[in-house]
Amino acid sequence: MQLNPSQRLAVETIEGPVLVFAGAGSGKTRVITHRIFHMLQIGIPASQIVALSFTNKSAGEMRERLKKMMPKEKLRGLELSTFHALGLKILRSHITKLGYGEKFVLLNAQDQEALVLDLCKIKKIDPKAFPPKEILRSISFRKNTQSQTNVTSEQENLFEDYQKELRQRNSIDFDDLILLPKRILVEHPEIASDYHYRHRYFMVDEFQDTNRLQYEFLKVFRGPSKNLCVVGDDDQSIYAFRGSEIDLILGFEKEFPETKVVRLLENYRSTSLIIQAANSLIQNNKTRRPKELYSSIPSQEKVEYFELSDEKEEASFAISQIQSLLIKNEVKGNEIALLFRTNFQTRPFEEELRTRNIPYKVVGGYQFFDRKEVRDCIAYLRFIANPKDDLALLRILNYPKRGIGSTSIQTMLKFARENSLHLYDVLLRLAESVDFLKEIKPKLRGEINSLLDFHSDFQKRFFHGKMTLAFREMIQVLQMEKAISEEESEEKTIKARMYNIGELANMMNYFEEDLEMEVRPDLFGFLGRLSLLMEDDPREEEGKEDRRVQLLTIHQSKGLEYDIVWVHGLEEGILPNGRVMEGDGTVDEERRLLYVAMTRSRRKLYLTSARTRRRFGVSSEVEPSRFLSELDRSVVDFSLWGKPAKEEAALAFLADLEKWKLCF
DNA sequence: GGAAGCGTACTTTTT
DNA sequence: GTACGCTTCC
Repeated sequence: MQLNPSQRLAVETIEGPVLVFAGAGSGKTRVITHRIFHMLQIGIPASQIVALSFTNKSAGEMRERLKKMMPKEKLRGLELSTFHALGLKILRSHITKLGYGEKFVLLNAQDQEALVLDLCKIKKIDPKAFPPKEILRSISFRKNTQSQTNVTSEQENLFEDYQKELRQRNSIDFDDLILLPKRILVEHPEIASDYHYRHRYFMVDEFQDTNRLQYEFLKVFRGPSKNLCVVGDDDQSIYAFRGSEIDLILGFEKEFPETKVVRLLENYRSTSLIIQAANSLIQNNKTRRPKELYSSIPSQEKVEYFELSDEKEEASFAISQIQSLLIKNEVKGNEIALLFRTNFQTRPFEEELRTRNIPYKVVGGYQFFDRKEVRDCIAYLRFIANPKDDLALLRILNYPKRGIGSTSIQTMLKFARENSLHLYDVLLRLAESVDFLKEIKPKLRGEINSLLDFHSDFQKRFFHGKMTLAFREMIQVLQMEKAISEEESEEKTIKARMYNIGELANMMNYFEEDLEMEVRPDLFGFLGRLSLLMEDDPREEEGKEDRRVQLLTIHQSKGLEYDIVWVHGLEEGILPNGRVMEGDGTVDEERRLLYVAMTRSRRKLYLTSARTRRRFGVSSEVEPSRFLSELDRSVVDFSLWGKPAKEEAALAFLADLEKWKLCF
């Protein structure tokens, strides 16, 4: 567990600005955790230290490692979290300073889309000509880059209306988690100086992925302290689409001329052959700091590339290889990763894994929180926490079915909009007076009354009793199971969907009973936590070993490592991605993506592509990726490249054979 | 006026 | 192939 001289330098240089260029697998996380450990050892109080990362996963991992190095109590007060979690914490204490109510709601992607769609209706913008997703992307890009250039007045208006609408609903979006805290700190120096007094030492992980907004937030949060250590690798910058600026890391020394620069170039993760292959690829990028990673881990195993006929073959070939490895018990499933450029590529692989009964996990993507039943339940929770949450109310107003159809809803919505009221206010008025909105039938009024009763009843139960108990009762009262069984015919899926609701209840219970929690363990706290955790899979059982084969996008794989890595879809249009090539034509970021993917592997790396691929259900021919020709042929085995179909028939036969083996 | 059934358009990457 | 929107049926 020793450190090499460069790592030691990075760990022990505590005062002043430090820039650590940490190549893939060069012990970056170890440097950060040891640095924190070192600071605590020399007597710096934990509460003075702030370490920020980009994902909950890596923040959690660092915390775990630190816990193994010292007693838990020593870590009390240490601010080790993500930018967004820190922002949420600041907003919880100070958001009223910006005129927002204390009980604000954090919108997820779906809510944002719904909001923009509403906006389009009001402003008579055709959502087909301007898809909400595009609009949101440009709003987000604008917030994150803090740029005002190239903005038409039309866009400017839309941007302002969007912010206004958020404000009116007392809601914020993900970018506001950084933007609003920054504003608070800028506009309220007294709050800023509280933080400056408290925190003195700062670290940022994955600095190459920092965008302008985060950088500026960091600046005001940090205050006059120059004890700032940033760790990153320009070759692993893969978030330009989110506004990350490679110049921030490349220009760090300009901002702080006294910066001490440390380079970590020895890779301790991968075999030398893998590193050689990765180096040969990344050298093709024009704008990078010239450097060469090296590894002294010996190996005879070359990188292997296979070209298969279509995406089904691609999946069955890889999975059959994996299956025989698993049968031989040479490697655990969770040490195998299948990496993809896009989420939709995973489907044939999932199918193949299912038919062979191999446990697998699709990391992130569309999972738990995107399931209808989970979203419905969360909408109910949001409605109970805040009845003026129009989006939540809209979702549950007629689910389970109450006979409130779209015409009635439109009538109510129209009234709400014309009088700038919340939908909930309209419901209240309907209950108060029979003369109000005559179009709404008496039968519906009855339903609305009982919904209002339901709301006040459960608001009491949630806030005055045990939350989880209230939730379970709520599911009963709503007859969710009945509603679900009307949608599904198979007993198995009904059970699975109810199980998901049960998981949500378990999460709530876990949250409620966690005594270490810094936030109040109430419904607001839970909902805030939920929206931050959206990307993690709550079904992971704590402490139990996860042996499932991992499927994930390259973006999600950053910072992780596996014994065996497969990178799939090495085709023009997929990697490099087709959309990227429409614009200015630079594929450097795509090349970095492949570089990141390749350097995840410790022992063995496989690359695959398909010759034809189905898109929207239609097959068409695709070209192999240009990146393949950039790889050093002496370390990559291309032997199965372009072999005709009979090879594939043999492979399919072998795959079937493996299937048989499993039966015995 | 509401629910079910059929036709159409779409997938880059994320906190 | 699927999610959503529009049309028809009850």
